[in-house]
Amino acid sequence: MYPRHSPEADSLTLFFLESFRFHGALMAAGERLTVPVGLTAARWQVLSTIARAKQPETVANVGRIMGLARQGVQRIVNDLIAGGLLRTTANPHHKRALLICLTNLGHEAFLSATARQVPWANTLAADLDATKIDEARSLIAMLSQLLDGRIGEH
Amino acid sequence: MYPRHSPEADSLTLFFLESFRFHGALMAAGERLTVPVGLTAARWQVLSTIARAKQPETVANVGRIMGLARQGVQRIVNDLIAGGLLRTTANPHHKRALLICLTNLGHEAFLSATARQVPWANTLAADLDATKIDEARSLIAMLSQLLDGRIGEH
DNA sequence: CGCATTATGACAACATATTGTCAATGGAGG
DNA sequence: CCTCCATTGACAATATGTTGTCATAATGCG
Repeated sequence: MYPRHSPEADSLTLFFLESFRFHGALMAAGERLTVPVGLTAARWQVLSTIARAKQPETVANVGRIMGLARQGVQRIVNDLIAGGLLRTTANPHHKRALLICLTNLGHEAFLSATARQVPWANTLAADLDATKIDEARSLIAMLSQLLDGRIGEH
Repeated sequence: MYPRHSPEADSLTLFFLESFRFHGALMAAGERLTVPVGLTAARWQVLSTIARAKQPETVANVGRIMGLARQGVQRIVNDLIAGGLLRTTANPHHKRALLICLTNLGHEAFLSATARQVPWANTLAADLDATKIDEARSLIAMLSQLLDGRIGEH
């Protein structure tokens, strides 16, 4: 009578439900990891994205890298600038779209967070198989692409 | 000099970064799927959790099932009650902790959302391998447990 | 060059979810 | 019984992220 889930779609739906719980747990862990260093999970992610970039990026570009709306990234960046962790530099290619880079304080905060994240990740990964992790990453990367491709849009 | 990521921890960190993008894409897809039915992704999830439960649950219990704080679920439930999709029933075991169940309208909304979600999931899963999806689900379920700190404490 | 389109930052409104706090409820032991 | 503690719903404050809108800056096309 009604359309039914294929077996793959059934697995996928269960995977999605588990994904929400996982995301919540991951964010909570990110908070525990970064709050002692004076950051939050979201600020740490923005800071890390900028720190890992090869060259200073615009706010809109950081948003694209992270898969977030530029407005949300802008608010976090403004907070980090207010906190002295980030600063703007002139963009030779665009008068309004300033480039964002780390201050010395921001670099120190990034290193402090990294110093905590590395042993945390090592402990967490101790009993896991890198191959399975990479396969899972491939899967969600493919799913992200499919979902961004507007599957199911009307 | 500084502690370094093990190969597994390196994979795990990349997996986490991809997870954030995936979660964003999944939420956006959930919105596209449910807004035409008069829901939102979050309300749909709460509604579905209650609809799938074997018996009426309390708000706090729905929060536990979903891995969310009960306060957030409470706000969504209040919105759904205001919209006529949910209603409360007396709890014989607790005078304050009312049980939540669907109204006829709520049941219709759940069926409408399901009617849209099923072909969407089938299309999305068409080229995927159920085994790999299940392995990925096992992985993130294990990670959620580790992150919640119930396992992993030696 | 001139004009339409796109990209960007700023601002506002809103949705979602968290933590903290409080009072009421229920249960477990003395 | 009565006290202590965990649970629950309510409320507030806050963090995060979205969409919408606007003005400005850059780009592409005739």
